[in-house]
Amino acid sequence: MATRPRIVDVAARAGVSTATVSRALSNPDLVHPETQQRIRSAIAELGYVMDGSARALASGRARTVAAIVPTLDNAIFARAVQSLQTTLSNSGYQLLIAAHEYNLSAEHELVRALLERSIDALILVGADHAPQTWEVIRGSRVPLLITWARSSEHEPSIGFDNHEIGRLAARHLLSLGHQHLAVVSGYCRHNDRARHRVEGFREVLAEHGRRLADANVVEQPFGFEGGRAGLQLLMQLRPRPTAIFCGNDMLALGCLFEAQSMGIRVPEALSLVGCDNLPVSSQIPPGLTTILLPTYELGQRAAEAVLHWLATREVPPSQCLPIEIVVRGTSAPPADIQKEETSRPQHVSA
Amino acid sequence: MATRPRIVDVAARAGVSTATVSRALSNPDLVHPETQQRIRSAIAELGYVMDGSARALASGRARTVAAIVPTLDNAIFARAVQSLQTTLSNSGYQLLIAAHEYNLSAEHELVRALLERSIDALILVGADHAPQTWEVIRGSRVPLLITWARSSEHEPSIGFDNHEIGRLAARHLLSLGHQHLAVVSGYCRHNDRARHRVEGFREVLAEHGRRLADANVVEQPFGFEGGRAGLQLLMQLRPRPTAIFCGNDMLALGCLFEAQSMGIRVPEALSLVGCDNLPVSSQIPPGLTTILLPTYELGQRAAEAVLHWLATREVPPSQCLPIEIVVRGTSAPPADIQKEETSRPQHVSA
DNA sequence: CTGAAAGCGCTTACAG
DNA sequence: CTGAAAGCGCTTACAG
Repeated sequence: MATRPRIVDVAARAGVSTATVSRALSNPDLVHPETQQRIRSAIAELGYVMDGSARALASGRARTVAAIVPTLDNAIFARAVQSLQTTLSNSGYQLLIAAHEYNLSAEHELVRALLERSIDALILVGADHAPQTWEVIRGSRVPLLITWARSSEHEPSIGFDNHEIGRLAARHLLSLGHQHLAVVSGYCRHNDRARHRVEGFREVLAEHGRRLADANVVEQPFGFEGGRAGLQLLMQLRPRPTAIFCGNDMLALGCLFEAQSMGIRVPEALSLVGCDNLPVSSQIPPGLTTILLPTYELGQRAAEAVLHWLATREVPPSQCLPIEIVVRGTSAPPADIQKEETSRPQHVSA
Repeated sequence: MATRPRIVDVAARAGVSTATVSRALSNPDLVHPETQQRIRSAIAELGYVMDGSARALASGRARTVAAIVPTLDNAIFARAVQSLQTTLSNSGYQLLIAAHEYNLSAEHELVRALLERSIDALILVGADHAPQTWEVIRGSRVPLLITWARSSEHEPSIGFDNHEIGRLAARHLLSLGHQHLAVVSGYCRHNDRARHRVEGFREVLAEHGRRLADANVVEQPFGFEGGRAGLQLLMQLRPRPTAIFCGNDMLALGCLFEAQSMGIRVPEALSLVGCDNLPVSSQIPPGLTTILLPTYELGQRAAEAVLHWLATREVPPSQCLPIEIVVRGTSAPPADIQKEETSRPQHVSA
C-alpha cells in the first residue's frame, strides 16, 4: 500500500462499518468480542495508525495538554515537566511543551500559538502574565491551570506558598543568631514566585522588628553566574552579611562557589539558604541549606488535576503543596561579629 | 457568544467567504490588502482562534514535531529540548515531548501514542530502538530524525561521534602518563551512545598495546549516586586506578564527590574525565576535565533539519557535530605510582 | 483576487 | 451489538 491505511480500509478488511471500528478503538465494551478480534487482526495486518487530527476534530478532544514553563534549563522545571508528561501519558494524553525564558511577551506568543494547536488544557507557571495572555486564554475557553504559585485570579492552581519559602529561610537564619542578612533573588518583576519569596523573608524580619535595607537585596539572573555576581556585590557591604537567602539553589550554589573563590569559609563565615533542593545541593560540601519543593509531585498533581477536570468538567480545587527546610551547612555567625553586634545594636542591617 | 467563534463567523463579519479568510491566514499574498484588513478586524473583534485539528486534517500538516528523549532529568537533554523547541516555535511548529527513562519498551509505547497524534516528524535519541519501533515508524511514513548519534539504519541523523568521545578521553589520560585506567559508564545495553564511548576509549588503549580489564569498567545508573558507587567499586582494585573516564558529567561529578568523601585528592591522586561539560562542571573546584558537546546547537540543527525536510520533502544529510575536550583538574599520576609502574610494566591494568 | 463546493478521516446520535 | 449518515472546522483545486 502506497499510502497509510485508513479506518475504511480496516473496516473493509474486517467486514464491518467504520462506525464499528471506531467503537472498537475507543469504546470496546460496545463491540462484540468476536468482532473486536477481527478488527484487531485487520489493524495489525494493515499496520493501521489512527489519524489524530481527524479524531480530535470529530470528537472535540485533542488528548493533548500544553505547558509553558520559564525554562527547561533549570532542573526544577525539567523534573516537573517530566512527571507531568509521564502522568499524562499514562492516561493517553500527550504534552506540548514550550519555554519563554522569563519573557512575558514571549509567553504570550507561545500561548497564542499553542491555543491554535487545539489543546484540551493549558498549564502555566506562576500568576504573573500579560493582560492579553489572560484575555486570549479566556476567549479560547481552554481550561487553565496555574502551577508553582497560588493564582491571584479565579483560576485553579497547584503550587507552593512562596511567601512561606522566604519565611522559613528567615526563621532559620534568625534562629542561628545572624544579624546581618541579605538576599540574592532572581528578577522580581513579572515573577511572582521570586517576589513572594523575598516578601516572605522580609515579613519575618519585620515581625522581629528588623528591616532589610535595599542594598541588602540584589537581583540577578537565575544561574551560577548570577549567584557569584550577587555575592560579590553583597560582600562590599559594611558590615558584611553573615547570612544570605537565595531565590533558588542555582543562585545559592553560585554564592557558594564564589565564596570559595574569595576565600570566605562556608558555613563558618557565611551561611547560605537556597530553594529547590537540587540533587547537587546535597553533594557539594559543606552542603546547602535549602527549601525542599516537591516538584516531581507538583507535575503529577497538576496532571491529575487537569485529567480530572477534562473528565468531569468540574474545576479542580486549588492546592498548596507542603514544603520543608533541609538544613545542611549553615551555622551561627562568627563569635566576634555576634559580640560586636551585641555591643552596638544600632548597626543591625536587618 | 457562548461558543468559540469559527471561521464562518469571521467570514460573515468580514463579508467574505471562508476560503478567503483561510487564505488571509495562511497565504496573505493571495488576498487583497483591504480585504485582509477587514478580516484582521473581524478576527480581533471576535477573538477568533483557529482550530488546529481541523486545519491539520484539511491541510495534511499538523505543524507539530514530536521528540522522545531518555530523560529530562539530565540537563544535557533538557537543554537540547529547549533549543529544539525554540527553533521549531520560530517557524510556527510546536513540540510534543516525552521521556522513556532508558526503557526501550516504554519508548515504543510513546512512539505509538505519538504517531496517533498526527505529527509531522519524529525525533529520537540514539540508534538503539526496539525492532517494532522501527517498524511502526516506517509504517506510519512519518519522517524520523535520529539525534545524539549517527544512525546505523538509513535514517538521517544529527549527532556526535561517540567513539571519538572515548578516544579523546583516552588520549588525554594516556598523555598525562596514567597507567591504571578505569571507566564508569552508564548501562551500555540498549544505549549505543554509552557503548560507543567505552568502545572508543578501548580502541585508543588498544592502539597503545593495552587492554582494559573487565573489572576496570563498571556500569552504573547515570547520576551522582551512580558515580559514587562506581568509584567505590573501582577503588577496591589493586593497583588502584589513577584515572577514570566517566560516561557523562553526572557520573564524573559523583566520582569527584565520593573521592572527596573518601579523602582521595583530585587531581593529585585521581584524574577524572567526564562528558557533556555541564555548567556545574566548571564551577566545582578543582574543575572537571570533560568533553564539550554542543547540545544546544544539536537541538537547533535538529529542528532546522526537520523543518527543511518538511518544507522540501528532501531527506536532510546526516551531520556529526564537532566536539572538543576541555581540560580542568586532571594531572599526571602520583610520582610513586609512576615509578612503581615503570619497574614492573607487566602489571599495567590498561 | 474571490467564491462554491468537495473533501480531509474520524465520531456519534439515531435507528434498528 | 451494528450501520447509514451527518457533521466536526478547516483547506484547496477549480472556475471565474
